[in-house]
Amino acid sequence: MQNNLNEKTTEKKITSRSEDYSQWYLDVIEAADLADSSPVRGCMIIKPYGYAIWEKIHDILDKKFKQQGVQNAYFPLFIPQSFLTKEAKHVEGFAKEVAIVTHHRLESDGHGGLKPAGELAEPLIIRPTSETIIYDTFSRWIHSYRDLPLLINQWANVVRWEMRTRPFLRTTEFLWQEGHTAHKNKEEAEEMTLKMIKEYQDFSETYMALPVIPGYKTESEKFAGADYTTCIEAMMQDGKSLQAGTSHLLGQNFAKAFEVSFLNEKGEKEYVWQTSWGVSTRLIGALIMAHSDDKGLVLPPNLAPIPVVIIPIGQGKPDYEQVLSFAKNLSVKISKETNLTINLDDRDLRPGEKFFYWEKRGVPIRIEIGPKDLQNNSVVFARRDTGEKATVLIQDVILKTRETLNDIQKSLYLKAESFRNDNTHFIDNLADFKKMVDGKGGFINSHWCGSSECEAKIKETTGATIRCVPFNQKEEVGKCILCGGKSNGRVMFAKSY
RNA sequence: CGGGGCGUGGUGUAACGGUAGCAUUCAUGAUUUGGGAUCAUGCAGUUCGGGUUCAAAUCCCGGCGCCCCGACCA
Repeated sequence: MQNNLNEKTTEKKITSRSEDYSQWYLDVIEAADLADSSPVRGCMIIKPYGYAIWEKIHDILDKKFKQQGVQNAYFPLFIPQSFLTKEAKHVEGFAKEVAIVTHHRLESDGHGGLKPAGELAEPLIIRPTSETIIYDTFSRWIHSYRDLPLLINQWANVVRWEMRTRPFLRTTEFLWQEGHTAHKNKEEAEEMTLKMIKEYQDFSETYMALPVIPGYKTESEKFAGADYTTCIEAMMQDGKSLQAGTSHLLGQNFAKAFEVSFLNEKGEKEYVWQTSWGVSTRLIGALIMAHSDDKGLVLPPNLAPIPVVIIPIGQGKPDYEQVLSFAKNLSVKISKETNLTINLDDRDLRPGEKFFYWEKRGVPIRIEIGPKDLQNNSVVFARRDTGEKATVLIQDVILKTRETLNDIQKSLYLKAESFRNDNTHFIDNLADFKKMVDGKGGFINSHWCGSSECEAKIKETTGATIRCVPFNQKEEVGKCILCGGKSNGRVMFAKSY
């Protein structure tokens, strides 16, 4: 077989989702200019456009937190190794994946290279999460019931030396937000835990256009050191589940380990009740996996750094000056009236090239303006999600912009929701269960007796894990899909990222 | 950490042990401009260290790096 040499292969194509889902994911990241690989294995360089999405996420969540009375602070990157050992379960959970600093300078090795010198008396670990250092601090900040509740959040980077990494979904270093709160009693701490997971759910559904299932993690999946963990789980286009956020009730475990105590109204010493909650740059991975298509990234308008791009057409033609000045005026007008970031792309490129450029980057609306439009007193709107083009009269542009953005936001959500519903199953025997996991995947609701042994065995034999015990689990008597033991409701199984 | 694969311009690829070539990106100029344009000119390469050989991108040994699959995980 000979290749057709005349075939134009000017631009690297995005692998289709059906052909190779993992490759498609990487191709989209590259095509949309979100990230670059790093010289260090498993780390990731977030490029300006990718970071702009993170800034959107940051700003929206930060506002939400502040509405809840949460204050931002910053704690050190380095944690004394001994801190990690104070909470037994916590050390067990993170010891396998921490980076450790043992030296504080370099000196010549005599062969033109360098070797570490100045060994530290106590090794420092690079935070994989900040519970230990924050609660050590809390023990000094909290003395009285009047100091409670203490609601702190930090935006930071953390390092977890994972074996296998994937851009955004799991990188050695990642950016996140971790909230840490201390309360006077269990009720208040529980309320906080649930409030934050609801905030995450709202963020995911309202801004990311991503429907999620909120629920509890099982004992074996919960955060190391927590009483219990709540999470939101989202379905990706390959039927796998992605944990998009977590909120933990830490109880008094860390309080006892770090002596975070206070005197109550009666003058008695009590340990605080704590919570922690976080989301990470992984959300960008979720965004890609949930909405994007074979042409590239698709962004929900509420999180698009550039919701609208205007492309003037006819460069080099006599009336281009007119087109351009018209486009400029329109761009200013839209951004003034809608408060949106509008990009006018007047680069010296052919229109087709610009169309593809912005399409790959997921910009929700493209407005084309050319000589024809000027004559007809109209512009052309092109939607990223459906690809539809529509002619819009100039006096309707503002209204149509708002409407279309709202519509895209809504329809992305509905599309993701109906995909999830279509791929949610209720299964009662192990053979069908296996078949589904190996085949189309998706969320599988099945009965489970509650034992960690069964959970582990199911994972081993099928590859699916319990993603969560949904909050809205219906009472329904059934038999464990593995051992046949008694169950009072279904839990959600899936393969996960 | 176990199993498999791969290292050639920035990227993607070719060369029996014998002149490192093609495409693309990028730069410059011209023509072009309602869906990835064309032509011309130019810049740029064998992962590293040993070995075999008259001769190594090619064969052998080792290092390093990357990718995929598993276990672990936001």
